[in-house]
Amino acid sequence: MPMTPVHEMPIEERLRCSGLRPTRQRVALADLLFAKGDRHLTVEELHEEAVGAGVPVSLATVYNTLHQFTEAGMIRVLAVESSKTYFDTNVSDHHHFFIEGENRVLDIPVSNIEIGNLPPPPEGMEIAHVDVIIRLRQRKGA
Amino acid sequence: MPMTPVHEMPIEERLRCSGLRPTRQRVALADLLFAKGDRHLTVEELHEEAVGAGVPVSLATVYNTLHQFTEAGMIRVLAVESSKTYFDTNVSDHHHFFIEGENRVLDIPVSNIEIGNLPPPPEGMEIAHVDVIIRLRQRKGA
DNA sequence: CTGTGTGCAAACTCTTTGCATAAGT
DNA sequence: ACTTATGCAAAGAGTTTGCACACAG
Repeated sequence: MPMTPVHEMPIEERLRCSGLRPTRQRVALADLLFAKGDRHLTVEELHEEAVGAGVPVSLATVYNTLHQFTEAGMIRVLAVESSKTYFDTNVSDHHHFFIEGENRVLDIPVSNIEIGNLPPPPEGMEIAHVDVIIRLRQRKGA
Repeated sequence: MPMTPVHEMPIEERLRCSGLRPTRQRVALADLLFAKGDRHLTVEELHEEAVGAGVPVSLATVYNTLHQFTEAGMIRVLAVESSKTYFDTNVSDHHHFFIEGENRVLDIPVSNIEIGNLPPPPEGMEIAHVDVIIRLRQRKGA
């Protein structure tokens, strides 16, 4: 008997499974995050989207909620540039294009990149995650 | 007749070549940065080091100076985590270990990693840089 | 009802800026 | 001398926190 994939569970249930009560705000934010496929958002962007969608959530709550979602493994943090925090709704193994100037992030399926010859981590350490970020710029000669 | 490699030029000359006047502070900061081989520092760390070394430079000047050095291509910015900015004195092509919790950065020579099958960048874009960050954590089972 | 979540505003950290003073050429 | 850099303090962004009120179970 096949289990229901996480992505097909109703949002409320996904939240409950993570020990988070499905409040109005959390459900609304999760809906915005997961409805449109994989996304890369800042707190600010999600907040504006929520307010625009008639969900009057506060900035602080968006911060808190995204951190809770991150701890629950529903989303993850991207370190692409040091000023703002980006959250990625795709928690599977994959990499990123980052468009400089535009500050946009695009997914690269992990199958598209081969990484070989990884050096062994220092004694007592293990690899938590490998991030590959390909920084893009507008082509000059054109 | 071989040119003098940049790394063997006196600091003052390197600064002048970049259009930066070799002031006390800039020379002192560059000395600290480049004397001990490749380093990964935050502004705060370099500031403390400078003050500790008897160079009473202000935090604001360290910020300004590191940005000037970055524009001059002498150092580069590392995006490893979103709170603080790390500067890397090694501007050649290489990658990084990042030790979570400890917030330490280690170099990985580029020859140690093979990246294959890079997807083509979107139309009109070119690759500015490829960053590989291998995030490490303390091994659990031990 | 009871406990958890939310909103607001204030605090906090990191970073940048403006302007008078100091240093470099 | 003339120009550019520095220091300080204040402003600015992004983020976190504390506490009273509101909502979910």
